[in-house]
Amino acid sequence: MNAMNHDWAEASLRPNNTCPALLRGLNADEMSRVWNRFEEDCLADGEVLLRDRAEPLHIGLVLKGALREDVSVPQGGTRLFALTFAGEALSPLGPRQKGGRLSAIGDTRLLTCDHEGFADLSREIPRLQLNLFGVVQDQIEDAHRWQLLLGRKTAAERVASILAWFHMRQGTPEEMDLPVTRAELGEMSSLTLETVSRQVRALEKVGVISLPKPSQVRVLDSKALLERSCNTPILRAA
Amino acid sequence: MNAMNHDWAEASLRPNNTCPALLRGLNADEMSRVWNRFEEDCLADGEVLLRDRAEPLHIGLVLKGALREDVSVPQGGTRLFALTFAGEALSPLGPRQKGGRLSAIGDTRLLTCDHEGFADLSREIPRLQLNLFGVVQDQIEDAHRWQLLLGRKTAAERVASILAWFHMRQGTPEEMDLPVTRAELGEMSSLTLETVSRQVRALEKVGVISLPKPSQVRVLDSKALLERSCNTPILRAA
DNA sequence: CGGGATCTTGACTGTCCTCAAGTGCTGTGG
DNA sequence: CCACAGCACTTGAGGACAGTCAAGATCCCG
Repeated sequence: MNAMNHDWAEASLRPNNTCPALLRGLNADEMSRVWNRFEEDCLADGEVLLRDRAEPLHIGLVLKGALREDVSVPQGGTRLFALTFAGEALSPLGPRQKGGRLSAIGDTRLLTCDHEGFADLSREIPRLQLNLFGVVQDQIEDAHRWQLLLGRKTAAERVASILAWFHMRQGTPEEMDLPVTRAELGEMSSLTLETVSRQVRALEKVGVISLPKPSQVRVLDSKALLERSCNTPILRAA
Repeated sequence: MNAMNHDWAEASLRPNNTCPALLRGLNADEMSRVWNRFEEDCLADGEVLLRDRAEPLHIGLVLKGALREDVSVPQGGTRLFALTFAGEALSPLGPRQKGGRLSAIGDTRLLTCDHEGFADLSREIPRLQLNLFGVVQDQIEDAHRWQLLLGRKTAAERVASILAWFHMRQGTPEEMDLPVTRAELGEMSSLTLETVSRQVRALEKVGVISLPKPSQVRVLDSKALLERSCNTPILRAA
């Protein structure tokens, strides 16, 4: 029971997920076993999370704040690849080759567990094995969502999609913090920073969002935002 | 030992993979256990493979031929999503929502196993569990490769990439069969069929490939093909 | 040989990138 | 308190690349 009033109760208040998917359906006893096995990391803004390259499977749950993952591109240099918000799990199976770097955005707290620890735990709690598959499956689904976004959406739809997605994943607050620059939004959506800026302002002009500050977004009409994020209705018959 | 001279010995002759990744490192005894548990399906050209929607984890190994996966898009209708060539494994964790349809290209033979069967097997052969993670990890890596292709490559690079990729996965034969139309190549790469056609012809004009028939590609200079498939050397400083 | 599907090629258009010149925030030092 | 430097953001003009539409060539199969 001790586990229940621990820190991630904060995360459980978030509307976007009552409980991290990895721990779904666990009873109090199982939860406290988990609690004993996982260890808690606290990171300041910008601090880098060290993940052992050799370790194939490393579990991480973000309790507070957010993590950014930068991957190195073939030509050298890195680009922003993905964000993990509070309540979400780090991808347990990262890209094997290209080294990803995880760093905190704002003060961030997370639970981590290494491969062996998780293997031990899942022997005691078979449900964990199932939940892990769910997490991986979600990750694959996300990857496909990005493929759809990158391949078949216009600039306006990409920006609306990302804003809507971030908004939902942060628990649809009145006003959300945009934790990345226009340039980084561009890296994720494969647009230039100028195009991102133009599209964000366009959403503001039609009254879907307002921008108290460039990095703070107030979603005025989330329904319209979602509509603008979907694909162009007609694709050629191919 | 019976397993060793069975059908997939054919697949093991292919240069691209000596043994399906899922069965890597298994000894003869383990292999025959696998052999008894998996069942073999034979599909004629165009025939559809039925996969139980409710079944979350379904293992499939393509021995001969190829499978195409079509997913339904939000607006209705389907588009070609991915190909699985001989020697490769079907993605064990498919997209949950959008129903994918698997159909054969040419005469195709594959081994399948349901969830329980695989769970039983992996209790007897712990190595299978590890191999399964490798397969899923490869799948995620592929998804990221597609994201790179869709987001950051020009039309010329996309077409060269896909040709090079198919060529490698088919075992780099002198002459390869392009099992899909220009329109379907376009669906995968998010280009129009006209653009695909133009880029394929451009590769022919500069002597990287030749086209005995539109659906047969002879790779004359695979090094040049690879060079043309990589990203533009310079991306803006962001 | 004919008909339909697939592929090729051309001309034009639109979206997004590029380059360039701004504006607005934020923190720092006089 | 203000000046200013640095950074992120905005806005505009022009151009390149791929999409669209249209016409024709080629392949494939009965």
